Amino acid sequence: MAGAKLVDVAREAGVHVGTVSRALNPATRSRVNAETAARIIEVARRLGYEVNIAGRALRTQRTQTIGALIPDLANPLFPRIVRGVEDSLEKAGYTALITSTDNNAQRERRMIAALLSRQVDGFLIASARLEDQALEELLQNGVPVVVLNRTSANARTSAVIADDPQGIADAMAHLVALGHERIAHVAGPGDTSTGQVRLQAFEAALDRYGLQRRSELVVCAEAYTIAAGTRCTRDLFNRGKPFTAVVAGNDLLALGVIDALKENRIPCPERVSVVGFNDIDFAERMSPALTTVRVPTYELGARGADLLLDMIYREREISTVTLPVTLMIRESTAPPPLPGTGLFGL
Amino acid sequence: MAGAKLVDVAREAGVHVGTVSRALNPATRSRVNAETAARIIEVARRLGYEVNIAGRALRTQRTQTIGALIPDLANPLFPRIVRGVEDSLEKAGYTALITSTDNNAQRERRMIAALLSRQVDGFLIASARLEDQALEELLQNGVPVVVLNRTSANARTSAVIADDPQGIADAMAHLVALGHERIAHVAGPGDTSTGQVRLQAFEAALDRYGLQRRSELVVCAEAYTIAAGTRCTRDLFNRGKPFTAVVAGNDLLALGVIDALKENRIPCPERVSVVGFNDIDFAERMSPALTTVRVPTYELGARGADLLLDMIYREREISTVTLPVTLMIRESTAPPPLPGTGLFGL
DNA sequence: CTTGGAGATGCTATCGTTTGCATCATGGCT
DNA sequence: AGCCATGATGCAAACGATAGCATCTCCAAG
Repeated sequence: MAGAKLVDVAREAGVHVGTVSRALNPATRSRVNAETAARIIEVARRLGYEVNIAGRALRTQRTQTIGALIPDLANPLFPRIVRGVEDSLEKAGYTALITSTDNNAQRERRMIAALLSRQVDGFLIASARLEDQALEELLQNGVPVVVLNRTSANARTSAVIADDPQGIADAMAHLVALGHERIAHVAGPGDTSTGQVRLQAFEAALDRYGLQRRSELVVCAEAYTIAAGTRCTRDLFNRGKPFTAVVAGNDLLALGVIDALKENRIPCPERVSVVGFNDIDFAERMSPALTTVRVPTYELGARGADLLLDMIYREREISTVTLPVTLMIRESTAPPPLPGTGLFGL
Repeated sequence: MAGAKLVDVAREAGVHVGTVSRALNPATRSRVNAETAARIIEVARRLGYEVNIAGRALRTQRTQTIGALIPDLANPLFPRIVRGVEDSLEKAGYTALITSTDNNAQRERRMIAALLSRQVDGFLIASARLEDQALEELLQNGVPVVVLNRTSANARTSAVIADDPQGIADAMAHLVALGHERIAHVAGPGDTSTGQVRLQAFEAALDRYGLQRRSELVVCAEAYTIAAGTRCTRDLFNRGKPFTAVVAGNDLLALGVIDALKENRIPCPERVSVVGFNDIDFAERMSPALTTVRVPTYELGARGADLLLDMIYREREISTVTLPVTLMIRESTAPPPLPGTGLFGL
């Protein structure tokens, strides 16, 4: 297990090492006599031969390994994506080097350097920012890259994303149908595509339903975290403008919003409704169970990996795949309180 | 970025490639003239030289990469552990190849083969079973291995684990102090050390408090999942023996228990208390907030990685590190119902 | 009988890095 | 002045796999 090499197999099978290499590689197997190939394969199996990827990589410039940059593995959104990635890669004999970037640009650069050093064949980047210099450099150097979940301002990159505008539109339709008119938005970071796109979709929905855009009811989080959601909501309170619902940039922000409501003993959904985004694991078990937009995360990862493999092997042109979303209505949304009983005496 | 090699740096610095290699490696730097070294380093920086790990690996038999086998990334326990692993490894210039095994022995073998093929320097295994043939083979071949969170029946492996007996003891003390006497246990899979150890600790606690061991109140889950927890609890109901509290083998099982209670409109904690294990993220936000035993997951991963690096570099003898746990008392535990009002008219 | 083509396999350079050994210069010491 | 220890650097052989090219065998067609 720990070490038969091509030369060992060759000696044992009584053939030259080159023949063994050809016999063991399905793509070149046709070039060697069928019986010989069968014998070689049998010997290889018996000796427990496993190709040494380092040796192969040196010669072929392919490591059959890709690098995956994940902003935060503790966000349940990402393990699901990773799982999709793994499954797609495994079919092709690929493996992923997964690293957390913490949304830290410096750490991201270090990680990219470490991955390049390991000669990864391509990158899956779920941590892209709109203006992402590291991503820019990778593209400039012709490294295959697929961006997941988010996009970059740079149009030259392939991406797999969810239909964010549709998700926000569905959420807004739901809230409007319940009777909400004063809807706030705790937006994701402005340097991410998801933050911007969802904010735009939010404003578009306001227009569509003839609701007024109020800048006091929009606050932008500095990160996709629970703590940031809480801070933003406190900020919203301090502005003193009444609202009966909050559309959060993602589920963690939504949980933060709910924390802030609890702090102020404002019942959710009785006095304020909250909608999240992504439908992370456990969202339905929270208290209250979170109304949110489900994103097909596993598929997102799987499609992303497929796209990347395509780029590596077929130098395919860039493309963007958009996956459909579904609004999951649970307990965190309800009709607004009657006038006079609402927040700030609304 | 995508490609200066030693020979490029050598040419540019007007020196031999061997000298460059020595100058760039801190361990051999003393063997080259200080000024020359400084010049070489400067040239390397300017050209954006990054060592080609494949080339180095071929020569040194070290890939500076380790393999991490995780049973289920979607269990929030594991991303935390992984994060600790990453941080420890990064300090040493190492990277982890992370793979999910799904508790599937066949998949695990495939993954191990893929990782061995990539010449990983060692393994971190969080998915060990008590009788784990793949693990056995790795040890036999002298591959450095550290087992995380669980142990194996095989004593020859280093491990970092939580103080499971203490955790269960604390949980039992808490329940007994609340007045519970009929306590059930939904144990983890019998082929995992955590399943067995926690079960034993559960029974030891029964003895300690003079409570009767009742085999009808112990049921063993086939996996650490929510669904398994639910199935086990239904099973418990079918046996018809009354109980007022359940100690679950881990948090996912506990969530499954709570689901089964809800199914039967049995309020938790009013009529049945539930305790989990691990304190996964979001446990405190569940409904009800889960009383559970906190395991220092980040540290568990970090220590495990340190231990593994030690084994790789210093061939240290095997050792086991046990980390302390803390009982987190939340909303899923309460005094038992008064006699006559309890389950099955207890 | 010769020739040529096809199929099978051997030979060998190569990928980028490391490292034991050889070489060379310098300068101190006898 | 001659010698040697020392420090600095060059040289070249690996590590394991791949692939272009060469070689060889065999058989069919001319």
